[in-house]
Amino acid sequence: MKKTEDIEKNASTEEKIKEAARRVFTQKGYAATRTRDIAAESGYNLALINYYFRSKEKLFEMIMLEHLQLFVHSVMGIVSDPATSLETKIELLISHYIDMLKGNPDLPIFVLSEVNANPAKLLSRLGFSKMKHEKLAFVQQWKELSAKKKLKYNPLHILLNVLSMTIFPFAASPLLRDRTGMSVAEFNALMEERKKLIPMWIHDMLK
Amino acid sequence: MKKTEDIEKNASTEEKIKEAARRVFTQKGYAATRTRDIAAESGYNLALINYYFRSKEKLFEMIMLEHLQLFVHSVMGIVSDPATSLETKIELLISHYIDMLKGNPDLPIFVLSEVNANPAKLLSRLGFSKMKHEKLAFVQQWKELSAKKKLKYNPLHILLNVLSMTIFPFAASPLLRDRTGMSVAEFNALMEERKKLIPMWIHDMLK
DNA sequence: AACTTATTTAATCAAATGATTAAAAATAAG
DNA sequence: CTTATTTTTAATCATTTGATTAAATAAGTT
Repeated sequence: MKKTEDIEKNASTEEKIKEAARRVFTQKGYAATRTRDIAAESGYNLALINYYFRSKEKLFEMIMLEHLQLFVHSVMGIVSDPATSLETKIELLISHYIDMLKGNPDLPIFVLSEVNANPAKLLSRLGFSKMKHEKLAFVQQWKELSAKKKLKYNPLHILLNVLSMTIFPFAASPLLRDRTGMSVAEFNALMEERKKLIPMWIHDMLK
Repeated sequence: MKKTEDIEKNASTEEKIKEAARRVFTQKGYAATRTRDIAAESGYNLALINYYFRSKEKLFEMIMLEHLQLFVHSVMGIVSDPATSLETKIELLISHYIDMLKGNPDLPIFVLSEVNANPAKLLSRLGFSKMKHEKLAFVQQWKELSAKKKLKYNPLHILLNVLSMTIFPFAASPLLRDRTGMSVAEFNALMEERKKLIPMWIHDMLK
């Protein structure tokens, strides 16, 4: 039994195992990951993953939750700021995602395929209540825009386009790089260009 | 031993098992698929999957190859036709993919994540030699266009945009439908709209 | 130091899983 | 009908895999 009542953080090893697990899970996915892989990657004994986290699944859920939050909550600051225009928000959002994905290129495939494998379980945890939804500056500005410009189509298309053009290239990057012979650095440079280009294209769609 | 020299097709069961495998593999991915799942889905005994196909891996590779060809070869007819304009090709390509993905919504995540898990192995099989590449009407028209319009950016961005806006929504569909409360039918209707919209947006990008 | 608690390891377990085998059932051939 | 061949099944094997246990080591307290 632990000595202190409050949970003591052996930050060192516990965190190292979690980081190892993050790397392995994110690269191989839940089903293909062996607890032994995580142990090896962390440099610690197999039993420690059950000592610190109760099971493979618990450890996975912990990491998955953090990833989903990385995706969703990190942009809350951007989309809820009433001081910036809609177009500025979109630009910041794209820039933010591209920077984040350059450091975590496996994230899109990982998140999409795990959510696909278990939508109910994972998405319930996201919370992100739909009431608050209405209060976001982003949503308000969005509505004003659709009213004013009277777009001939569902404005959801535009949001889809922003996310598609920003995220998909990372998911397709192994295929793309194979076909074009591009290096990772060249790919990243291409994505860097898109920080300016995507907002421009989206701007034209809103014309 | 088989009676006839040439491989006899017991089309019925062999094909049924392959179809079952296709469903299970595509929905759950290689690592999460159990041979018993395939047996159950097919309605046949577990041993038959090793009787007809030599192993889980062999069966998977067979199916994966078909999927990759579905993605790549099926559009060859479109992109190699010298009689159609570049914009027409793009329109046909988008329409083709949307139709195909409406019937196989799990395909994008499946292909992307399996390619990600094993790029070398899967992409080598694709062939799709790079010499032939140069001979495609699509590529030629593409070059003419980049020369004429002198785009301020790598034209690869446009191809990326076409594929992103067309394919990504299917990959994100579980998440999207959860967040918006959309039904599958509503989602499909949205994608149907995109058959017209994406070519329009791409057209504007080429302006 | 003596004692308690926390961390780490090696060994092992039980269930899951891909594969094989031997026999039964179905089908075809003579 | 009898025999041979192909298809299908139930039972079983060997390995992998997530998890546990008991013991060893390290760290902290008094």
